[in-house]
Amino acid sequence: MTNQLVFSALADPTRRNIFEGLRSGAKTVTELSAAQPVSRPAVSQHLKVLQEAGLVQAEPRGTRRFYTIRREGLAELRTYLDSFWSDVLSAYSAEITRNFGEK
Amino acid sequence: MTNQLVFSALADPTRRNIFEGLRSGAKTVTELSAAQPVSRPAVSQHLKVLQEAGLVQAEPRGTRRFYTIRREGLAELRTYLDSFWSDVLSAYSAEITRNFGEK
DNA sequence: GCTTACTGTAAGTCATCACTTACCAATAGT
DNA sequence: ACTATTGGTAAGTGATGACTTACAGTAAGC
Repeated sequence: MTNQLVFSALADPTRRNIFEGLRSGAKTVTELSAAQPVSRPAVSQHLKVLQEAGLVQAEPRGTRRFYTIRREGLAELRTYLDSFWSDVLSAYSAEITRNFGEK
Repeated sequence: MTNQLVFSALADPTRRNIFEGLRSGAKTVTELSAAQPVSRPAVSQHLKVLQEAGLVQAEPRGTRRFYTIRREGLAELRTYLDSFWSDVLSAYSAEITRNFGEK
């Protein structure tokens, strides 16, 4: 399951901060690492993980690489959560009616 | 941020499997651990992490404890993702119009 | 009361992983 | 061509965390 990669990618605080840094749009590695308390290579490694999880994508422009959030990755996660949500809801209402019958 | 706990809780494969085991409704620790390749204490520890993340809750009944998914925890996560999603979308459309203007 | 079933906690071990420094590759500007 | 900027990769290290076995506690059934 590719969801595994997504969750473990977002588990690390630094990596999640980097990811959040892309909320507002495309940024380069140096821009992103300037906002983080770790070294630039560390940020590079984090971006690699995020990319492998399908959460970000890179677009090289000159010597710089602009990273952006990959919307399909986010959509996948939302879909997963939604299916989960409906399952939980129906299990819950089933439980309710079952308890009602027992009363 | 409590989201941190949620993401790191769902990052571990075994823990996510346990969590998924609760999709269909309440289960005891022994029931859950029967479906997992790890020992029962390991499952107990995972459940503790899930509970601290606000993702599950326990209801003691006799010597058994029935674990269920805490719907508020899921809702929180969905809300977070939704805010993220709208940010990303608006950043994307802003990028589009900007590129359009430059052409 | 005593045993049995169910669960959480303690202590210790091993692997994973986030981070650093050092290095290399490629494009841009002068 | 040469230098500077940008960024990915390699190797090594330390800490975190997932797991095991052993133990302790509590409710239920006989």
